[in-house]
Amino acid sequence: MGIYEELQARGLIAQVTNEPEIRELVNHGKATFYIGFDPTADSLHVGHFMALCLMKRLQMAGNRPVVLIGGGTGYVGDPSGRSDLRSMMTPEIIQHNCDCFKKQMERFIEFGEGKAIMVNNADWLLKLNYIDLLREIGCCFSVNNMLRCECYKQRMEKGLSFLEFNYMIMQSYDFYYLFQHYGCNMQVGGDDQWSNMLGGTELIRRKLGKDAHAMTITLLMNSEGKKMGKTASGAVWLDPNKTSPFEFFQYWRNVGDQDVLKCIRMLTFLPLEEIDKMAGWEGSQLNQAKEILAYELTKLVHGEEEAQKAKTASHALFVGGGDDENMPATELTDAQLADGSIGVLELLVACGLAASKSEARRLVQQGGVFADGEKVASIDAAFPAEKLRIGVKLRKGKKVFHKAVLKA
RNA sequence: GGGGGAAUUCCCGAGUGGCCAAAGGGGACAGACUGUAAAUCUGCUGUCAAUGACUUCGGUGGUUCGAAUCCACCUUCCCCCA
Repeated sequence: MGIYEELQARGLIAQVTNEPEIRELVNHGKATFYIGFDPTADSLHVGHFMALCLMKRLQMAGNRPVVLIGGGTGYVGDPSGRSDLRSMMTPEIIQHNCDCFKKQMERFIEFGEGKAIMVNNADWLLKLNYIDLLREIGCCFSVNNMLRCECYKQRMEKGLSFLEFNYMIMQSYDFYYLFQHYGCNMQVGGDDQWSNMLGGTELIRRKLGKDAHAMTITLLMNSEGKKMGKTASGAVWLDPNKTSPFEFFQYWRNVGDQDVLKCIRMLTFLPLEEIDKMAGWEGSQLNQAKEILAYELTKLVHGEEEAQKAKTASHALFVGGGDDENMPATELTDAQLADGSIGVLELLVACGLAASKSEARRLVQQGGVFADGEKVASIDAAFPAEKLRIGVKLRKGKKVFHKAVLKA
C-alpha cells in the first residue's frame, strides 16, 4: 500500500487535480509540496495540526515538504470560509504570530538539510510592484471566473473588499514562485482552499506551460456538519498555555460516538489494521476508543509524559479515587478573604468557573456546584481559611474540576 | 458621483416615545436520564450590596418629564443607477 492509498483509506484526501499523476508522484517520493499557514493567531490549532500531520506522513514516504509561513498573505487576509471581513493585523502582530508558528512547527516537522524547509512569503510578496504584478499576473486571471468561486460567492451578499479579493492572486503567486525557485510541484491545503489552489496551478500552466498539482485535505467535521477543533470559547490550541494538555485531552475524550473512528483514522498515526478492529466497537466499548483518541493526540501534541498525566487526571476525576494532582488549580491570597473566609460566589469567580457573581449564583441555585464532593446548597456558603489551606476541590457541572488553595 | 435601505444582547431576529434588561429561535451553561456520547425533557442566559438599583440596542451630540424608538452629524455595510 502506497502513501496515497493510505491517505485515501484514512479519509484525508478531499480533492485532487489529477489522481493518477499525484498517486505516482507521492508514492515514489517525487513530490515537493507546500502547505501555507497564515499567521492569524499566536498559536497553531487543530486544523493546522491536521495539515502538519499530513505533511509528516508525506515526508515519511520520501516527499519533500515546504512550510510556507504567510507573513505576506497575512497582510491581505483570506476571505475563504469567512462571512465577514477579517480585522487587519499590524505588522508587529503578524511578525509575532509568525515567530510563534515557527516554534511550534519545529516540534512536529524536521527541518534542515535534505529535510523540510520553511519559507516566508513576505520575502517575495512585500517586494512586488503593483503595476508589474498587474501586467505579469493580473492578466492571467479572469474576474468572471474568480467570482464564480465558492469562496467569493459566499461573500457576494455580505460584502467583499478588493483587498480580500486579491488573496487568491497572492496565493497563486506563491505557488508560481515556489514552483520556479524550489521545484515545488504540488500544493496541499484545507478543502476550503481548493479554488485558491487551482488559481496557482492555472497560473503556472499559463505562464510556464507546465503542470503543477493540488490536493486538498478533508475538513474535519463532526456529525452535525460543524468544523471540529472549536469550542464555545474558541479554537482548541496546540499551545499548552492557551489550551492545557488536560483540556486538550478532554476535548477529544468527549467527541460524539459517530465521530470517534473518523477522528482516529484521520488524526492519529495508529496503523490502519488496528483502527479497523475498532470499527466494530459499540456502546460503552466506544468509550475506550475515545480514550485512545485523546491519549494519542495529546501524545503527539504535548508529548508522552503530558498525555499520561492528562489520562491519569481524567481517570481520577471521572472513574473515582480522589487524585487531584493534575487538577487545574487557583491560588488564593489572604487579600481575597473577608473575615477569614470566602463565599462560594466569590470563590467560583476567583477560580474562573463563573464569569460573574450572577452566573455563580445561578449555578449554585441550580445545584451545579460541588465542593469536596458535597453539593453546595446555599449561595451563602463560605469556606474558612483552614479549609482552603488544605485545598478545596470544586466541581462545576459534571465535567469541570478545579482546586482552590490558599497560599500559605 | 446620485438615490434608497440597514446596524438590537453570544448569534439570528422582533421591537417605531413610557407596559423594555428588550418577544421568538439557535447556541452556551445547569438539572433529570446516561457511557465524560447522542437524543429527550426541565431550568437558565446584562451586572450588582438583588421584591430594588445600575449599565446596554453602531458612535457623538440634541429634542423630550421620559429615547432601542424622534432629529442632526459621523462610522460601517447592503441594494439600485453611473
